[in-house]
Order: sequence, then structure tokens, then C-alpha cells
Amino acid sequence: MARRRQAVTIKHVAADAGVSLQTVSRVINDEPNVRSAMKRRVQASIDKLGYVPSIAARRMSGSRSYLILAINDRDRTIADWTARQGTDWVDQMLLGGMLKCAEYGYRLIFELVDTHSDHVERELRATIAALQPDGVILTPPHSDNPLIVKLLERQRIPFVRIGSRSEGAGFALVMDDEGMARRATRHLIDLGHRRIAFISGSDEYPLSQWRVDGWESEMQAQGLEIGGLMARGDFTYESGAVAARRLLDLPDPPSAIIASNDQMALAALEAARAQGVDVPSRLSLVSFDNTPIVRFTRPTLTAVDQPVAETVSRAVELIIKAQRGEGLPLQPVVVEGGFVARESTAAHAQG
Amino acid sequence: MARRRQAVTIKHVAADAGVSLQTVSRVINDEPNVRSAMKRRVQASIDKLGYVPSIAARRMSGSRSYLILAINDRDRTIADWTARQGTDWVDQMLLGGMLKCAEYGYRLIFELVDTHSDHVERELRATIAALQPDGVILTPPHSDNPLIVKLLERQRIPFVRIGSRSEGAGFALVMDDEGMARRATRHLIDLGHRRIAFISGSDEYPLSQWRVDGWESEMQAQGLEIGGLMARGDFTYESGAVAARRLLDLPDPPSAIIASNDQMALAALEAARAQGVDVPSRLSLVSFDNTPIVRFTRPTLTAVDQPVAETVSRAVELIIKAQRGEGLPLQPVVVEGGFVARESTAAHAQG
DNA sequence: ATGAAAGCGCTAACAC
DNA sequence: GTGTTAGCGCTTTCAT
Repeated sequence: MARRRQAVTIKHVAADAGVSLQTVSRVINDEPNVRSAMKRRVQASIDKLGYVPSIAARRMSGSRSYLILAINDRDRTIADWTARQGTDWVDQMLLGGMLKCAEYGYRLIFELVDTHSDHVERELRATIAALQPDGVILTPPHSDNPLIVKLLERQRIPFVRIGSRSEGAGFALVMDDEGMARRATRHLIDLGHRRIAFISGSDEYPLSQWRVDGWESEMQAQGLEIGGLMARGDFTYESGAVAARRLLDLPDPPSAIIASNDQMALAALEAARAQGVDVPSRLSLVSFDNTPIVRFTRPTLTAVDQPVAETVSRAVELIIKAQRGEGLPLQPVVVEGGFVARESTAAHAQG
Repeated sequence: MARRRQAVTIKHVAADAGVSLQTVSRVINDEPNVRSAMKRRVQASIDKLGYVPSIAARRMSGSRSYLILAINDRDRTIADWTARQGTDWVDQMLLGGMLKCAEYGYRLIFELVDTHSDHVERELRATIAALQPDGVILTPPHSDNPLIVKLLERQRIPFVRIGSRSEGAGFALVMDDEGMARRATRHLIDLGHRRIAFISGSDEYPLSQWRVDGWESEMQAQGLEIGGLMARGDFTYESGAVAARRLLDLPDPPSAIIASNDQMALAALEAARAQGVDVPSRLSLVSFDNTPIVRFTRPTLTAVDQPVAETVSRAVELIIKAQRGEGLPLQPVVVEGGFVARESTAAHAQG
């Protein structure tokens, strides 16, 4: 294998500008104590030669690697990719994360880690040792994994726990699940609905409960009954189908259903169709997440928009600020979600 | 900022095992000239200490970086991510690329590069200088960009051009677009269709023509007319709508349409619905790519499956083999596609 | 405000 | 088969 060397190094720039290595280093790192004339001269050489510092060398000399690691659960991610059901969580992560990293001259590295295995720690430690990232972004269910959190804390690597509100090391960053659920509920109440049911998600994710809480609190604030209107699901299509059928079979069935994710909403839509219940004239339906599929169902689905890109973008900012030693929030940061009204919700039919 | 150092280095391992650095290096790189007893001893220390070599240090010493760079067109990718229409090209790339990289101890880094700008070269050069990847995977339309190809050739970095059949440096790797188009055409012919129309894609991608070629050759092989049955599109929904309407308005309209991608197939489905033409009883429809949405339309779409994951996986293999100096194909490598029959195709209704 | 020297973790080249 | 030496490109530390 041919030994590949850096084409243009800091030495070339120093020689070209007639200064020491150190001065060039100061310029590329935007450090003080460089006269602006000197700075311009060095910058001119950099531009002329097309010099770009090597990440490897920078990391080696004990400074930053300009790499931010974002990790996702391996099994779940591969299952989503293989099923091809349109889940675009990873895409939205990259959209928010890569673009924000690029703004600051960082790079996002996306990796898969197996939460459920007993060697999570070894796996993550290896990735960190190999890559030496300047920060790590955790997503559920990693965000609340004590082994992972402790490891990162010990290694003193800035990290963000997305989807976690718990105390502890790192920064907690959550989407406003409760607020989004309240908003969806209010939308239906405004349309005249009174019996609004809710299909919950898997207990493995704390956000499932937050979504339920939002629905409950809004219902109660309006003095509406929720008895029997909450059906347990686990984010799978099948669980959504079971839950929806139970709700539709009630003696006094709901006129609207909120499902905790799109797959379960899809199942509810199909369950309604199977029973001859028209959506939206007889049943209004709101889903969570706003993944691509909600645009292609008939009717299209009114949905809560989970701000994944925005959240990851904020996570990157937090890490970069932490690295710079800037002031940081102690409370969990909350990212507002969105809401998109489509065809699956309509005014409650009287009678 | 606290200076973070590698927790466990090759020195620690060497000290623990009571050998020289070089011997440890030989073991981790699986080099010859190490007695198996020695190898076991060193490996034991590595496992005990949980040592993982630093990518940065390895790269610095002039050897591999164990990084493979996969680049996509920036504008198109961001547009897809923002539109949230379910395009899972990136996900499939990651699925094939990351898993294959992991098998060999490599890592896939996904990056966006702006093909259309006049500073493509500078942009890519900067990424390469920063990351020092061991190989690069190009996707359309980068694969046929002479600036990019020349840059990589000069830098002597192994690279794969996905979706390109043209001669030149690097390895060409294509999905069997022509074969897939023939297969789709044959499927319809087998169902009794004679007038089978084709909506083509954008000329910016060579594969558009290959797909047209496959349809043409299969039609001609069966002695079927194609006059007036080819409509030009550019992969957008709108272009598909225009093309489909033109075909449906023909004096002797086709009984089947093949669209060069899913978005245009979707447009054709909608155009047929608007004209009261039932799919599949009056019109059969086949789409290309098999992105998630084909599972959610009514009826679901019969589709050609573009083997993106498999192709990227093969690209990674080619790069790793090239690095090892192993024998490599001179001809373009062709990856077979798949075909999934769903509800949008049916036997041709006589009369 | 600028420069010189030392060293990061690892491998290539060469010795023995 | 194993050890020693030098150096990769950069930043840190210390000197001027």
C-alpha cells in the first residue's frame, strides 16, 4: 500500500508565508496575539495552497477532533431500515446534526450501538477510543442507560441525552411531548369532540408517558372524561390495531383517537375502515411523529410533528458550547414541536 | 478545555505484556513474524486493558485511517430530507455501507458535497484533507463528474463510482437498470399487456436512459410497438403527472405504464384516478425504486427494487480489497435488482 | 507578538 | 521473530 501523506501541511504554509508553524496554528485556530497584517499574510498562503488541517494531527496533539458522535440503537435502526416503512428518524437526525456541525467546522459521525447487550460499555468505549469525538449525542433508549452515562462522565466527554428528563451528567434535551399531546387534544376539542381516546406507546420510552400526560391534562382542564379511553400500545402496527379495535368496540365509542405514533395511527385507520367507520366524518384521527407515510394514506393524517432535526441541531450546539466552556443550561432544554392539520380530522358530527 | 488523552495506549499494552511497542503493533495488525505464544500473550493484555487503537494515531503514522467516505449530492439530499416524501436512499446506503464497514473494522462517514458549484474540487479536497479516508464512494451525479474523478485519481485514493459505466479511474458499479426494466416489462407482457408505456427520468442521470433501453429492448424482442409510448419525465411528481396525462389522452391509450421512479408512479396513479381509470383493472402500473411509499398507496404499487444497500455494500468491499492490493474487476460490476409484485398490476382486460 | 522544542500514539524502516 | 529509531502534522508549553 502506497504511503499517503498530507498534500499540503502546516509546514508548507509556514514556509510560503515566511513565518513559524506556531503562527500558522494561531491563525487557523483564530487565537489572539496575531497582528492583523500577519494574519492576512498567513491566510493568503492558506488560501493559495488550499491548506486544510488534518483532523488526525489535531487530535493527536491533544486538541479537538472536530468530530461529534451521534448514536442510535442498533437493532431498532436496522429493523427500521429493513422494514422500509418510511421512518425517517435517522434522516432527520442527519439533517439537523450534519448541517449544524458544518456551520462550526465539525463533522457528525453516526453510529449504531446495541443497548440491550451486556457489552454496551465495551462497544461504546471502543468507538470513543478509535474516534476520540469531542462530544456524544445519545438517543432513546441509550439516553437513560446508566452504563453509558457513567462511561461518558468518567471520560469527561460532553454529551447530550435526547429524550431524557432525568437528572445526571450530560445535558438533557427533550421534545415537548406533553405540550404536543395537549395541542393535539385541544385541536380535537376545538372541533367539538368530547370523547377523545388515546393509544399509548411502549413503556421503554419515557416519552410515551409524557404524551399520555399531555392528553390527560388537557382533557381534565376541559372537564372531559377519560375513563376507558386510554388504550395501551407499544408503537407497533399490531398493538395499534388491537388498541383501536378495543376503542371502537366500546358501548360509547370515541369520536376521535390520538395515536402515539404513525404506525399505530395507520392501524387505527385500517381498523376503522374494516368496521365501516369513515374517517374523518365519523372518526377523527391524529397521529404522532409526522413521518412520511402520513402524506400518503387516504385520508392523509393530521399529525403532531416531532422536531427531530431541530432537536439534534440544538444538541450539537450544546456540545460545541460545552467544549468552549460557555455557560450551559442546568434544566432540561425543551424543543417545541409542530402540528399539521390534514384530512383525517373534522368537526364532530352531532348525533 | 481539559486535555483529553487516550486512556489506554499501545504503550500500556506493551508494558503489561512485557514486549516492545512494535510487537503489539504487529499483533493488532495481524502481521506475520509473531510467534503464536507471543501473540496470545499480547492479545491477553489487550483484552485485559480494553485497548483499542486510535484512528488518528494510525493515520498519522502513514497507515490506514479505517475511514471510508460516502458522498451524496448536497442539494438533492437536503431537498429529500426536507420534503419527507419517504425517499430512503440515504438509509439504504447506510444500511449496506455501515454494516459492511463494521465487518472489516472500518467506519463509514457520510458527507454531502455540492456537485453543481464551481468549487466542488475545493470542497472535496478539504474533506479528504481533514479526514484522510482510505476510500471514497461516489453516487450520481458525482460519479461522472470529471473534476471529482481527477482529484481522487491524483490523490491515489481508491474510489467507486456508483451508477456509472464510463471508463476511467476508480471502479464502476451499477445496478442492473436495464435488466430491471426488462423484467418489469416482461411482467406486464406476461399479464397480457401489449401497449406498455414508459415514463422516463431526468437526463442528468445515465440510468434514466438504461431504464428506457431495457423497456425498449424487451418490447422489441416481443415484437411490440413502442411508437408514442415513451413520455419524458425528470423524476419529479409534476413531470410524472404531465407525462401520465399525455399517455392517458392518447387515442389508443396504453393498458400499462412503467414509471422510472416512485414519485412519477404516484403521479400516474393520481392522474388515472382523476380520469376515472381504475388501477389495476383498467391500467396496470409499475414503479421503480421501491421506496417506502409504494406500500402505502391504494392500491399498493408493484415495483422494481433498486438494490441500494447491496450496491453500497459491494462498493465498500471493492475499496477494502483495493487497499489490500487484491485483484479487482476491470469491467463495471453489475448488481442485480429485485421485483416486487403488489396490487397495481393485473391481467390485461380484454376489450 | 512570535518562535523553538517537546510530545501526542502509532507504524515504517531498519537493526539484530 | 523481536526490538530500536525516526517521524507523521499538529498543538502545547515555554522562551524571547
